[in-house]
Amino acid sequence: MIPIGNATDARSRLLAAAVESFAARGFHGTTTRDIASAAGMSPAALYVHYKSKEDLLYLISRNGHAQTLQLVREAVGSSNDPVEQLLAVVRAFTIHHARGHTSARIVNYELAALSPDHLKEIAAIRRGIEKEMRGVVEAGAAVGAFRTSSPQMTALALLSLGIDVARWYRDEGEWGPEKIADYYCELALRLVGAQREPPTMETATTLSSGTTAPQTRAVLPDQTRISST
Amino acid sequence: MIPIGNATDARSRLLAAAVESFAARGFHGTTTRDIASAAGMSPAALYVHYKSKEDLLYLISRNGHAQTLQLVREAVGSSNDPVEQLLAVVRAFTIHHARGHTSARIVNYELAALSPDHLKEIAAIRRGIEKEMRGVVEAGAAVGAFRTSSPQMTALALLSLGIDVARWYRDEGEWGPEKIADYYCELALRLVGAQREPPTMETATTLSSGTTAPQTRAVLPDQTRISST
DNA sequence: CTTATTTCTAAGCGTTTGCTTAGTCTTCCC
DNA sequence: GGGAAGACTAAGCAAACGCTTAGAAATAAG
Repeated sequence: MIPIGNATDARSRLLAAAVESFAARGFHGTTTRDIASAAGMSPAALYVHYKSKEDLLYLISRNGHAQTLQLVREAVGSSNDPVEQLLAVVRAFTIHHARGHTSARIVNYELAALSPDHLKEIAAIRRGIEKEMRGVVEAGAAVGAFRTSSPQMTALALLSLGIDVARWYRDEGEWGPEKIADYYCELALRLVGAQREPPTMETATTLSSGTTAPQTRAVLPDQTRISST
Repeated sequence: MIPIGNATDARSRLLAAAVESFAARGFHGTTTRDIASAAGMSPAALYVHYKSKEDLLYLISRNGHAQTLQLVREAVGSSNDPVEQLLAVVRAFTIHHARGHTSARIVNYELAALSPDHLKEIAAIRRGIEKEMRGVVEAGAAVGAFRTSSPQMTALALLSLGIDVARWYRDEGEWGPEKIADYYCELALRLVGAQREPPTMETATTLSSGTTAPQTRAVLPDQTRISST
């Protein structure tokens, strides 16, 4: 079989091969021989670098979850305005699940194959991610920027939309990760019931000092802003 | 192992056992011995009633997809008003994926385990489901009841939300299928940019008689309509 | 050079896999 | 009763499974 990825060290090649295989056929549908041969090695080579097949899954899952949590935290930390936070989180989360759909599929759909101990550890990271999203929606609701009767369920729906991108996204599709993310940002504003003006505290002066380019701030115009490019 | 389900005929017990097993551990994570013993039978009994393990998956998947398509079509057929159609579809779809999360997990996450021929057949049903949802959003957009720049992507997001319920739903959770469906109906109205009032009987005829009737109304109600029960 | 260490393979161990075979038991029709 | 048909099991087969062993090859240090 053709070795996967550009020739780096064997350890990385095995990991990349495992990601591809687990994503394509699932953990239980993948054999250690699949992984080894996709990395251009003999079956035994896997055990020089990794303890077991489950260990590979654990490392992939932990790394993927940690990445996601970090990306969400950075997005939330990028602003004090809930609207900006929401947009940053949804954009980053969506792009991550589209561009990284291969590993995201393992992260989100192979949890049951983890050992009980490993699952417990991963579940804690997932709760961290959910907590961040809930925090953004609650903050927006608290300052009147969002109108939602259940921030908890709305946050769940927002995560749900992003996660499911990993399921349906195809590289051959017409919509690329950025375009999907743009659209999902608009959908997110609708979901949380974003109000026209960010109502509180400082106005545009402090807000425009953010890292990202200050977009026009009419949150929900009569004509939808959703890009059609 | 304890036999699954109330003692009906062996064939049904095997099918129910397969649904439980596939949903819990995935197709490849389930052995034919798991299924047989969960149905309280010997491993060979499975082959009296089914051709193969994959045949069981196929039957479960086909039945589940057919059910979903039917439910979506009935919902769309229940009204001529796109708003009502949307609410009916989202409600039925959401409840289906919550209450039937076990089989819905197989339907949505075990497609890769189907044989190529079976997958082709199932994919056709899935396209039918997508077509129905897209039709509703497009119809709503056409009569000015919805505001969305991409009915296609909005329809995808609506399906996405519903499908992902099967992933996160837990029977022990606080929110039951109906309550989630109520909430998701409100979210759906926001997603499609539903205009303020679903047309009443009188206005409906008036509005639908005109070709466009571009209602310049507020995109979202100032007070959220999401029920807080 | 020798020696130690690391990376990898060929071979294969013991178990589990999907599925088959051969035969038993029950049911139903005559 | 006899006999056919269907439902089921005990036993097991060939292949595939996760993983180990023994040793070769390569590298580096003294």
